[in-house]
Amino acid sequence: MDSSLVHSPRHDRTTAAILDAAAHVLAADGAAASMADVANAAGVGRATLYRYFETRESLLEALAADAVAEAGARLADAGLDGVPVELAIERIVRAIVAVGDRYAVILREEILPDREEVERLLGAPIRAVFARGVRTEVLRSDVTLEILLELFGGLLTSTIKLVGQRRVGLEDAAAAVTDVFLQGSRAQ
Amino acid sequence: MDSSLVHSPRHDRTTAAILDAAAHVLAADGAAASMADVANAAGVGRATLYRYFETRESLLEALAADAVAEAGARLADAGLDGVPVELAIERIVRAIVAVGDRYAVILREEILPDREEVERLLGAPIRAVFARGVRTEVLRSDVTLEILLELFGGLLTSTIKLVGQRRVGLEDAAAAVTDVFLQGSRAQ
DNA sequence: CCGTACTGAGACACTAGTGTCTCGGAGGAG
DNA sequence: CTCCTCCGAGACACTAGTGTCTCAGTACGG
Repeated sequence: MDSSLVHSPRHDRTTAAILDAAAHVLAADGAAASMADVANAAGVGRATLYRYFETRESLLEALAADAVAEAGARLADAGLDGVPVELAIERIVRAIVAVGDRYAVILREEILPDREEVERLLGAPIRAVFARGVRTEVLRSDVTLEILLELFGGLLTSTIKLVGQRRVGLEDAAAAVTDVFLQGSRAQ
Repeated sequence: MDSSLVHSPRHDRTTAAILDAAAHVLAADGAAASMADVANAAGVGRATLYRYFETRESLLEALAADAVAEAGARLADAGLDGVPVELAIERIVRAIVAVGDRYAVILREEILPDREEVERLLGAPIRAVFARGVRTEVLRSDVTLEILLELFGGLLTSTIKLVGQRRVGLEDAAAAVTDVFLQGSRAQ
């Protein structure tokens, strides 16, 4: 291990506080939020913010990487392969929505982090579930898998927005979006 | 009529060209696009752009109002009240997605134009169809109407993105999203 | 053919944000 | 207690965008 990678506990705490504040501020104000806003929200000086993240871009990258890593970890812990596709989809919804406004930053703006990382940690496992769904004839095959994934993403985005606005709880939202995605909005 | 509201044909054409270019540029580059970018894309000088729209904000407002008006006109022409809810929803999808990247500007950024205008021209007719769907038991009632509308909006957003990227045609997209929204993604 | 009105180009002032640097102070480790 | 490190505050240069203005050229109608 390189000793330069080891940080003091306070350093780690400050980093976390900055990323946390950045997630909230950016989710609220979008790309309009400035570094000063982030520093303010994090309760640190602007100079300190720049000591932790050299540029605005690197802050965004770190934030995105953080969100992807956390969402990926939740997906990895969800045991998607061992359960029926319907349940797996519900767990995916829960995992993504739980990461919430951190993920919203990535979706809203174009702060795409490492494409490979996104594909490896999020794309692949989700795609696997959908592919299994189509293969086992649980999911419809008359719509492209890619389109199905894109529509699923759209539903997730609006759900994150709903949860972020506290208009609906995480559990209700996850259940509703899973149900609507699988069954549709038609009655019965 | 106030004669100050009458414009020469060329003036109207230039206005349209600017709005058109602005819609494309903003759909592509998002809020990052500058007035210089818009002027460039419209093939006019920056000074001329400012002669037509006093500020960046007024340009965005005009663009949003334009998009809302066009989408509203399509909805009004769609005869939503006279057809079954399923067909009405398909027509809504087609109307909104057809306006395409003009509408994307509104959805992506927070350039909300006149809230009242949006509600009157878009919200009300769409809400009416959904309310009728719930009342006639075509649409499920175990999910709030508001949530259903929000999820519908999420599907529309991702569909606009798909169509904008030419990954799927307008007709296919409208059919797919209507079908998925009503029937869900489950096979059969 | 002429003049009027519009246009593009560019200079300009102004604002806001970014990233750098310095300095005095505070707080924790020894 | 003392030293050492980190922090906040603020000054600073720089960049990019906005909005204003002027001026020479041009298209178009009369």
